[in-house]
Amino acid sequence: MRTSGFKNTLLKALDGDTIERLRLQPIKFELKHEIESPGDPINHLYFLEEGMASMTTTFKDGSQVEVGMFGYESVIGVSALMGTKESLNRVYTQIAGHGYACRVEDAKREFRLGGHFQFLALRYVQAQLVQAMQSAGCNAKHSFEQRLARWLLICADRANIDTFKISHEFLADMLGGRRPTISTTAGILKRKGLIEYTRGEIHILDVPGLTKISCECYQIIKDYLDNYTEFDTAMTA
Amino acid sequence: MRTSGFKNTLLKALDGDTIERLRLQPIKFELKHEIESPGDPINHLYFLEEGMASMTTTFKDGSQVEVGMFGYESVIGVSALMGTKESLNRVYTQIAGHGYACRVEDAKREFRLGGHFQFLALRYVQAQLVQAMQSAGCNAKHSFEQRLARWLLICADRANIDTFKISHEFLADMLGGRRPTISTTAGILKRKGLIEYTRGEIHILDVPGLTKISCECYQIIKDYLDNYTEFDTAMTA
DNA sequence: ATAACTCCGTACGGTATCTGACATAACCAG
DNA sequence: CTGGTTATGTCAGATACCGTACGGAGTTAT
Repeated sequence: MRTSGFKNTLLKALDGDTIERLRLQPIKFELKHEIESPGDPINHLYFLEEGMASMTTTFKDGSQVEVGMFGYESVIGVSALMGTKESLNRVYTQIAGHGYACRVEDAKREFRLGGHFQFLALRYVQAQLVQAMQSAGCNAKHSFEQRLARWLLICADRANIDTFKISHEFLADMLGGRRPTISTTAGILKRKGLIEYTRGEIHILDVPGLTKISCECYQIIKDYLDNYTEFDTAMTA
Repeated sequence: MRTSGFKNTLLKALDGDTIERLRLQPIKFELKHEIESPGDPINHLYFLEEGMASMTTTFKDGSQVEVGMFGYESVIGVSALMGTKESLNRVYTQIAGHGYACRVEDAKREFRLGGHFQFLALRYVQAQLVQAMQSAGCNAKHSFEQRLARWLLICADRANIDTFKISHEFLADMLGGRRPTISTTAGILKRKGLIEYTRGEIHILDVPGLTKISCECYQIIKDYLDNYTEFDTAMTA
């Protein structure tokens, strides 16, 4: 068994033959690059190796809210394997990085073989569903402070870093709030010694502390995204 | 081509041979019956023909929020086909009805054939994902009045009725709010002539009016749930 | 008929978040 | 170094919803 050099969770779990059939192309993701736009045909799947991307839903009034985050565990565009032809939501890079692109036809062909790739892709769709459902509940019930802590933690996990460039303005959009609210809330976290930040750069200081003030939603989402390639008997322990 | 007598969207789209292989068992759903409980193994898939069920996520403090609704278009337990062994969320009947049960092994066997059943099941998972993502955004941005209107409309659509027994208490749980807030908000809708209600029974009077005050989320979710069996080129028109 | 229970109306102080505005500070281009 | 731009701090009034409480009205049990 050859060891693959992949960092992407799904690619790492595939054997060499499958990898070859997927005909992956290395690709860079610049900051704020729009990977998917609503209504556009989905031509490629993207496997992130480094960096982080957000999926948002945009409302008629122009505001948007994040509904999913993508990191080294992700397959962007996996909906295409579920028969979706056109992208439903905006997906764009929040933290620059790189990964691999795979043509939809190649991915579909491999998917139809019904092997391990199909299993993993379906597991990842399920992980996305868990993330979306938990977010739905979280957005309805939990405070801004909890949700900001959750966002920071998931971002750090997905991108596997503890410092990232992001403005309060963007955070407000992600959480569906206003910029001054973020400034106030982030200030509280700063005073508590959990994070520090300057103009557009946030540094996470205390992961356990953040976990403590964040809601349970963080752990649920994290566990699923960390472990989706395995059967889920242990997940509901 | 024989015409099937099914009301369920997915069953209706299947041919007779597939239906036979699924070995469906008719089943009744009593009010408040718990179809799935978190942590329990998923042994059956359920295809609703009449009635409505809700999927909720339950938080540590005991509160819950709805993350999905199931009606005549639904397949409850479809996560089992995505490799999930144990139920993640509570699913229970909100409006009594009936449908069909299918053993997971039978469904999995049919799914692995890669035919039309697989296609439809995947399309339905995608529909659930759309519903969850839109709810996540909606819960973050839209007012109680909008979300209550959305809930009533989707409920009426899924169960295909305009009068149903449901208390303010339950509505509050579904939307992640408090009972008095529902009472106040429902009172506003009543005064506007959009609905009327008495002790635990709600009657929808004016669908266009409700649609008007509800958010765009209603139409997006409705369109997807109504049309998921088809390819989605028309959906993003 | 009466009691017990469930559901709904309402009120009121408290809090979180909004809305909009303004001020300040860091960075960038020239 | 300077002016323009972007990011953050802050504040004050408005609003939505919470949390809690209580009363009343319909429904079921005894």
